[in-house]
Amino acid sequence: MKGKETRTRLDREQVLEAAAGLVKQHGPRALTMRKLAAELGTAVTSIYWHVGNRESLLDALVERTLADLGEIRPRGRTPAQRVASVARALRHQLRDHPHLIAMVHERGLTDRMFLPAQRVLVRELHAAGLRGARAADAVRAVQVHVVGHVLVERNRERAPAQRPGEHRLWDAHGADADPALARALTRPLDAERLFTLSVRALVAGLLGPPGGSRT
Amino acid sequence: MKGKETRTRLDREQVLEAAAGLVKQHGPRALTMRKLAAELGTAVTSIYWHVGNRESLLDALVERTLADLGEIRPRGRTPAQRVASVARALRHQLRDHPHLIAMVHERGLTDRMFLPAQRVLVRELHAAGLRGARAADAVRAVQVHVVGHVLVERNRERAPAQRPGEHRLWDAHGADADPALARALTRPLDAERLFTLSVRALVAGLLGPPGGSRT
DNA sequence: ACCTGAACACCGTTCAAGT
DNA sequence: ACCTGAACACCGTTCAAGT
Repeated sequence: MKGKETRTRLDREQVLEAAAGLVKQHGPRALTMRKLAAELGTAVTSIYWHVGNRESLLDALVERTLADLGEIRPRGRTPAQRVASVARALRHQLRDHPHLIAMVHERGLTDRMFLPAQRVLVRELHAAGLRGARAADAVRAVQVHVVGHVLVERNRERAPAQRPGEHRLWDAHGADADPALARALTRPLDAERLFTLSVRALVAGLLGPPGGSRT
Repeated sequence: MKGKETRTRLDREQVLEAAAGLVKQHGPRALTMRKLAAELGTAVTSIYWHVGNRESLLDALVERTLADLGEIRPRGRTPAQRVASVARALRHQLRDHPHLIAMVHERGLTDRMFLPAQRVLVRELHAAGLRGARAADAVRAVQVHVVGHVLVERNRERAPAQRPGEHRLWDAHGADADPALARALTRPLDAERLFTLSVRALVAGLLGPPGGSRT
């Protein structure tokens, strides 16, 4: 538990490494300067010399993870499929780093995070025939949807027992009107399936006729 | 700043009231037991007697706000319009209580929050011809989209200057390929417009042909 | 039943002092 | 240039003691 005994000289790199370890295990909230110092076997104040303060330490951590994310390649035959595949790939990247989204979110770095995917997305939207402001809207709609979805999803995992619970409503009410619906809402939510489904719907809507379904 | 001097007897109600005030002004993070005690003119420990601890105090606050939200009435002629209007109404409710979503989110209460809207939503989806599992999926897709969108949106307001900034990419790259797109991505994001647009697209997609755009 | 102060175990951060 | 301990200003929470 106490980290390396062979402490020669503290290093910004070692601080980041140890900090990353703590975050990976128990999330950013568990990263305290004092625990980190204990882990490294140094005085708390040494850390400040190397990384400034807790906030910029977390900044550096996020920056580093973002840089390591790896590029996204669209898959599928139709433009709609390829756009949706970019969204799914991004979601999987985020799920590989469970604490990343929350940290990115808190720091207002979602644009930064989305930047590589944006390039790819624009290419596919062009292929689908979207140009100019409409393409920009589509990019942003997909971006917000992905980030928002993963945010909600991740959170649902941490608080798995949704208090009251959806079923409560459907036990008493309207269950006879549509029993299949009632049953479906009782079943636990399959996040992956819901994501795929909603992205497909969103993309279909975005690529559809310009006015949407006005009438 | 120091609250009522006419302190006779502390009351759970007064504690909640004062706590709500602090949260409304500076967000839940600013609500500390000690500041709250100062505001109320009592010892910190008195608060514990009335509300248990900080966590259950915040629980009570959320519960109370949720109960006061008021019902949602769908507007519009077509089912698609009416479903979208429910989403927009929910968004506005959330925006009226700027700290609510984050708190609901942290507590795993999004289902609870969505419950009244769910009833309305199901009715409209039925009217649109969706039944059973497909209707359940649509409900959940809309729910996650709304919560996610507002979460992202709210956050963007707190950290307004998105570091690097989207435009960086489009200054150097591909700007000549689609200058209108580049310009659009440089403009600040209009959250209301994007929400309306993406909800319309999502709903259109959800109400569309069952298979989505497979081929 | 309600309120109190003292105390505990934590935080992040600063600063003067060491080598 | 790098590391240290002491100290400051905060936290949430518990507990024995008061009325």
